[in-house]
Amino acid sequence: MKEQQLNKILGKAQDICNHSGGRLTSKRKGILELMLLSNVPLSAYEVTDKYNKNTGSSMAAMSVYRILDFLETEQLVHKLSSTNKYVACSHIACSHTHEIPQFLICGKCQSVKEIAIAKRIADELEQEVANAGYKLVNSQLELQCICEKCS
Amino acid sequence: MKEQQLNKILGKAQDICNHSGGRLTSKRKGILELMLLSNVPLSAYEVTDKYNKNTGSSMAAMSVYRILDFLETEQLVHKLSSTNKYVACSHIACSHTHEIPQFLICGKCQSVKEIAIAKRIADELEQEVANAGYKLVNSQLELQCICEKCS
DNA sequence: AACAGCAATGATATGATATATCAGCAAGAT
DNA sequence: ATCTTGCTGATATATCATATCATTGCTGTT
Repeated sequence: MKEQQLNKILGKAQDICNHSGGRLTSKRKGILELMLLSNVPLSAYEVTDKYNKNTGSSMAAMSVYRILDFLETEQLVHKLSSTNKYVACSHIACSHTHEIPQFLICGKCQSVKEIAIAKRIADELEQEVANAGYKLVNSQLELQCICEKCS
Repeated sequence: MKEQQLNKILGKAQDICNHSGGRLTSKRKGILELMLLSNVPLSAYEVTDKYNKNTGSSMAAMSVYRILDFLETEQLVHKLSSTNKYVACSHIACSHTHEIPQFLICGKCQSVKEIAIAKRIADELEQEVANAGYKLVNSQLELQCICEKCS
């Protein structure tokens, strides 16, 4: 990722936080930057190690969990519950309204692609759920796949 | 669940294991029975506690993990990766071919309903994934919902 | 029945993920 | 300036999962 692009995203993240009243502190920003630069999802402990190595500090995992929770609330990162890892949102700098995230997770190289599935499919899915008597709350999908490179 | 129905399911489970060459030992059968009787998904440690309490034994969690792995391989139980819990398959005694499982998880009472979504939706989803350059490996979906009773 | 081979389980240790709680500190509001 | 609120530090502990080696017990063969 080019530095210019990174700065644009971080600026947009700042705007999002300003708008919501959250504070994008230097630590939170550092964690977000680190996530944006990673090609694969990271566990909270991996984030901790990377952050400490990068910055020479010694933040505890507890703090990282809190920061990840914050970033998740601001929709700047997502948690993949199937792998217990975290990934930066791919659409921070996009202007279009935020879609419900859908993740394609490569079972070989662990890379993740965040896509937006057709609204029609999401609607149909919701209809099926309704037919079963349930109400869909969150349709984030995590799909186990093989990516182009690995197949 | 009525005892007759339970026995039917356990008999079918025995058939499945016979067919695959796996052994449905008394411990494995006991764990499966316990899962079938539970209204909510259970963690491996919850299964351990229940089993030990029910039977007065003291099986270690390690053994339960192995047994759950076995039952999962035989498709008699499923693991919900979003909650790290296990649930008995709802379709053990069904004669129709096994569909890819889709779970509706109630965020309030934790109950789970296992449904089969329309093949058309699954196909469309697979097509979307293919458009993104990925190949779908496993389309088990875990959807966060609110059930009829809780809504 | 005795044995060999293999699958299942026991036992113990350790690693990985996540939350609870209380104390100290820093930034913005009055 | 001090007050309030939110952020971070520090420590402890809970929860989820795997590694490894020893032991038991079933199964098929002789």
